[in-house]
Amino acid sequence: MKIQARIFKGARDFFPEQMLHRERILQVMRTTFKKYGFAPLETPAIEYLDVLTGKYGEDADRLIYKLNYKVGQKDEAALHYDLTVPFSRAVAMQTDLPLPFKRYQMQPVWRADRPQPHQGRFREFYQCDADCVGSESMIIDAEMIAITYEILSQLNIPDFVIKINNRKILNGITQYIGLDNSHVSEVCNAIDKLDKVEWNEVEKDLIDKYIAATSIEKLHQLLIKDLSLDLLKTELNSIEIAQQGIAELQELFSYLAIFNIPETHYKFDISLARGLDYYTGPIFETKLPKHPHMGSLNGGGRYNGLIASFGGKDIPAVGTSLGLDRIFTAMQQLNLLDDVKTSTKVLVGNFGEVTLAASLKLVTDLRANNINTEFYPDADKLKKQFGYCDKKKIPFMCIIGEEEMIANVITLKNLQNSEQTKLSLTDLIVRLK
RNA sequence: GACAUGUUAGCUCAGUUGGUUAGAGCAUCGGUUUGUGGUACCGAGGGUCAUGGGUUCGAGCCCCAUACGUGUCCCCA
Repeated sequence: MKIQARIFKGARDFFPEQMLHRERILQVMRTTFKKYGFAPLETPAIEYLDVLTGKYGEDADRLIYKLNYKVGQKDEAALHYDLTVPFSRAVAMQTDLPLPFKRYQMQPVWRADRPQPHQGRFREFYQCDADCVGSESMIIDAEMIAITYEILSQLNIPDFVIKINNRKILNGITQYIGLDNSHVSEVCNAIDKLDKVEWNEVEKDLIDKYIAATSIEKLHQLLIKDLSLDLLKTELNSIEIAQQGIAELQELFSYLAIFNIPETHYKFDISLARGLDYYTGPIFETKLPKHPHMGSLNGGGRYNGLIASFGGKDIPAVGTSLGLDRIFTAMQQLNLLDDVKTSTKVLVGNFGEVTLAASLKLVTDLRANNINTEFYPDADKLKKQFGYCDKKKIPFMCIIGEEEMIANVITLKNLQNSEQTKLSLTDLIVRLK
């Protein structure tokens, strides 16, 4: 009985033409993370379920992939939903870690979401995180934004904007409109939505959530003013928590200026809320304003209480997370990826038994010189061997037929310009290096 | 979860008010050319029209059900 070949919804296979690009993107990230002093770290794909739940918020908790193993028992397992929570769990377990500690981590994560590939949304995807634990300094928050900016710039992503806000400001606004902290998420949600829909829609939502009319009106009056950070500071002068949040962002922005991050690529955005519960301070998210359908390329922020929630020391933390799959999808849609199918530089043709040993010796010599070399395994017609070379966009082909073997030379053909020459092995190696 | 929409060859799709034997492009393989690709020409293979039922003299097309997919919203990387 044959089983239909099919792939899990929201998961993907990556063939070389995609993987070569994905590896390059990861390499840019890795290099940049190291440049800023982050060291590599990995945690398991699998965690105990109770380590993950209650950190992200109700909606997100439902999207955690639970593993069907000892359901309901204390050691019920799940696939990790992000890298921040497992990292925090690991830090909480490592009592003698010298602080501040900076790590980067690039691994797949899983979410039981409805996939929307066009928007770069999948069930299995790579997160590439840099986090620092053990410092409250806004310098670190600024570094997170700087590193995000540097990576996206190096990948030549045009016109991205890092939106920045502060949870303390959102808490302050909630107080300002006369609600207690239990309503922060409703308020955030409403503000966040305002990006996409009209006020009356947002108002309707808030009414549905039993928010008092006076609070809704006060929120409307505040948002309609579209205040700059400075003016917001005056408006919210009686709210202590908001004052703190604004001061933090002003400090953060002063560091971004010193780090030479162009102002075109970041901005204060009061409508940025972020859904995950664990954020406590500055938050940020990267969007492509010219491609609003595409989900955010990056998200991050400060999460000072998370590590303490695992017991033990209360260690402050901040991090940035770049979405490999979002970035890759955006680059595909923006036509930023060349048509690469292989990393092979030269194909050595196969002329059959008489010349086989000479051809294989050539293959060995080329590889010994670090030239990426592929040997065509069957003595097919040359037409077919050239066709293979062409289809895989291998730039060069070498031939040792009987003529070449007698003359002790190698024919080298450049597939791009069709030039063909006979060379000695030494000259060939020089040419291909 | 809500709404919309789709399923015909390996892939992308066409298929008229229901009417003979199911169409194209690309891809694959072969030939023109047994030591030369990307161009050209010739030829070949490849389809229980998602599944099950119904209407009809007759269904890829109409009706019902099921499965699966896709898009948007919500939320996110």
